[in-house]
Amino acid sequence: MDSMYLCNMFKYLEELNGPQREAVLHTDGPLMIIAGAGSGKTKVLTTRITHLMASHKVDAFNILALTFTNKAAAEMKERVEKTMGNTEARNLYIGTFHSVFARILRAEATKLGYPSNFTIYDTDDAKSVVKAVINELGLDDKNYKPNTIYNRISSAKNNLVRAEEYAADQQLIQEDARINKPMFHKIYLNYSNRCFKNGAMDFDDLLLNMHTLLTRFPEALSKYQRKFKYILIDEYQDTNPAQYEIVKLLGAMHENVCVVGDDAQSIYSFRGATIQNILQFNKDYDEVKVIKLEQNYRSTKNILHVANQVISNNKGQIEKKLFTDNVEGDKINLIRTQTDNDEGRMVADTIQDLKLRKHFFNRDFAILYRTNAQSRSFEEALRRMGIAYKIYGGMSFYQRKEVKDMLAYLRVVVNPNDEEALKRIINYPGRGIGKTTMERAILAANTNNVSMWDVLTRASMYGFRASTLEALQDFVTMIQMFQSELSKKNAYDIAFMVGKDTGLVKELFNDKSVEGLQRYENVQELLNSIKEFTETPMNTEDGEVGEKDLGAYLQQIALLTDPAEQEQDGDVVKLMTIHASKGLEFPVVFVGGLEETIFPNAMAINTREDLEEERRLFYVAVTRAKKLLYLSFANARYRFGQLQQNESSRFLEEIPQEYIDYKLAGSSSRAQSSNMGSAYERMHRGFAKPSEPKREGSNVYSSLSARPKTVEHVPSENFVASDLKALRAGQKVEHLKFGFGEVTKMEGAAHNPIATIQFKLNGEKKIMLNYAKLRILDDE
DNA sequence: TGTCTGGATGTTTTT
DNA sequence: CATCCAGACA
Repeated sequence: MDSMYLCNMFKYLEELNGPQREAVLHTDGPLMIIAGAGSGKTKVLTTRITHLMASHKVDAFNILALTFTNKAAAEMKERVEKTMGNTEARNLYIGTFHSVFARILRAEATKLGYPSNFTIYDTDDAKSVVKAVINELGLDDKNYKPNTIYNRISSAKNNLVRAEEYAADQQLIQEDARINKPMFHKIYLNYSNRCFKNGAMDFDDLLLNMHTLLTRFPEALSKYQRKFKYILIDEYQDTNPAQYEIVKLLGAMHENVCVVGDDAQSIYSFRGATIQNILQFNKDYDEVKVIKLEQNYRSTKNILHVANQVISNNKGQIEKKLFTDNVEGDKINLIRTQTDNDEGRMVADTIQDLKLRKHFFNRDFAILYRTNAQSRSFEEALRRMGIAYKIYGGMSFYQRKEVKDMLAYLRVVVNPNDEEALKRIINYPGRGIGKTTMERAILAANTNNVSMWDVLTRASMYGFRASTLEALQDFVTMIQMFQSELSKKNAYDIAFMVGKDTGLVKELFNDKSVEGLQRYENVQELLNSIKEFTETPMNTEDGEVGEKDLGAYLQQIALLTDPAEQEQDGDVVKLMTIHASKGLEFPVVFVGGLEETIFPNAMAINTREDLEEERRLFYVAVTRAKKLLYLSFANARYRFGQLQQNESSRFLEEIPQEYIDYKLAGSSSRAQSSNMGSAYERMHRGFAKPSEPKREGSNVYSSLSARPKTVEHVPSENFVASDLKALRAGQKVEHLKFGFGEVTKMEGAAHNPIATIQFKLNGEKKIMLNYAKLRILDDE
């Protein structure tokens, strides 16, 4: 069949350009698609899936499509369903790596010694286990910071280095000894054992255990190799070595592996992703077809030029030239404000203005930022102006205390060995089982090498005093009663019963405060989502999925951040991190906080690799915009409760001036940064400009730990803020909060002067005179 | 055992 | 500025 004939036969092919169509029609054999931003890669993927089913009669059950985010998976599924026009698409294996593997592992867990109802630990649970292990080993958690340790464990797992292997590797042990963490391997081992004993897998285990399954059980390998005749992988540049190996194993039989990626959008190296995977793909299979999608259909010429220009500062990219036939469009707008609050207000004003003058709707706008914490000022401004918005990410629904509490009960019912969940609810609502009892139970569990639940069920053997024993037995009886209902009732009925019988719902109901009401509503919403789960039919195959029991529910939501986003979001402005925005597009995009230490982030400017990833992140942000792009930054913002000032982001300087409209920024916006030198030069100077005391001490932590305590000051009765225009070094002043001091230095631009003041009681502070209230003391 | 509180401590990004 | 936790007290 030649492509002309196919065109007539399959209408969907007509909508594709040359390379896109080629990618769809190359059905068999390894295929790598290098897809620039906005080049229609989702369209290619979904059309490819449709084509496989419609033209090649491939069964949906034999197609595996892996994505990185739930959002991307949902979108792909929806689009295939739409083009197919039937329900076949439901049988596709489309999902994130983690969710697809969780689904498979649920069917295969017993092979690996896990219960099929294994719990999935989120990052909080995992860190809590790490912490417990560190304490039990009697190690100092100042040196062994749970966060750092967890990250290192995670990174080991992402590189397929298992705990036993780690502990046996002398080089790694020596490396740890050098950085004064000689016991790391022991923590890793204990952590892994503890999770296993609890019948729990953390996020990384879902990959690691999938790999174990495929390598240790040949029949499992061959089963899934045969099953997945066609494999498609989105965002291939973001795969880590574990994912890479698994894909290689799964695809080895049919070699119908199609990967789509863009090295310029690789932004997940902190999660172990390595760009090597995309560069290596050619070598893994004999005849790899490589197709480049270089035409951008999303953005205006101006936006695309800016993106191309900035990303060209990165070294070592895959050669490609992204172009567009779209209109030239408006210039990029630069917004500059005094503070983060002003930034929020200015963005909200601009949105309002565009709605009125250019007839945009709320849903046309996205506000993107580097860190979740930045959402606050935008949120406040939008709320004040009565503009509907929705924040994606941040504190997720399932992370809220009341939701976690409720889920912890359900987790214990399904898997009583889940110690993290057990600890959470054993005394909530209060039933007289205190810290001491809990510690003793855990100790007993550890010394006897049984689970905490085992100890509780045989509490009388462990010498608790009578009243405690009674409380424990009541608790155990209650949980067992729930468990006995598992086989008789559906997930919702059990959840409802748990909420009622434990007194948890009642406790929340009785709290009439605003937050209490919200908490109550959240639990109700959780119950609703369980109800919806039980009532939605699901495809069944091999008895592998399709269960609607509580265990299935828990495993499914463990990988979700929000309950099913059914309402199609409505007409709202969307707020999210740049990471979360990947793969999405919006008519008007605002990117906030373009300041040094925020974007690029202070954590990511010490190596070229880190900085280049920040730049790719900026590239991702810019290329989300279709029509209008606004970049904003504030001279100062509140961080850790103090007003901190920042220079504008170096990325702004990498944009050619002719693409920028400065009318909202003021003409001086580049003046203060013009003497900074190029990014390249600054990189070779190590970024630390001697004239910038805020970067003293070379890292964030040293300046944090050096933060002085504020000694409260009671202002003088006659305190009147002076006019500070004439303030000069040497003068003595009184500050409302910091007390008396002497000005040692004046700096900053004329419209934004900054005084360094040595306070008698509070040490040296930098004070922005535009905001501070100071009384100049008369010369004595 | 439960509750209160002051002091320390922390902000990257996500499954 | 929030949140968390250890230690004080009821």
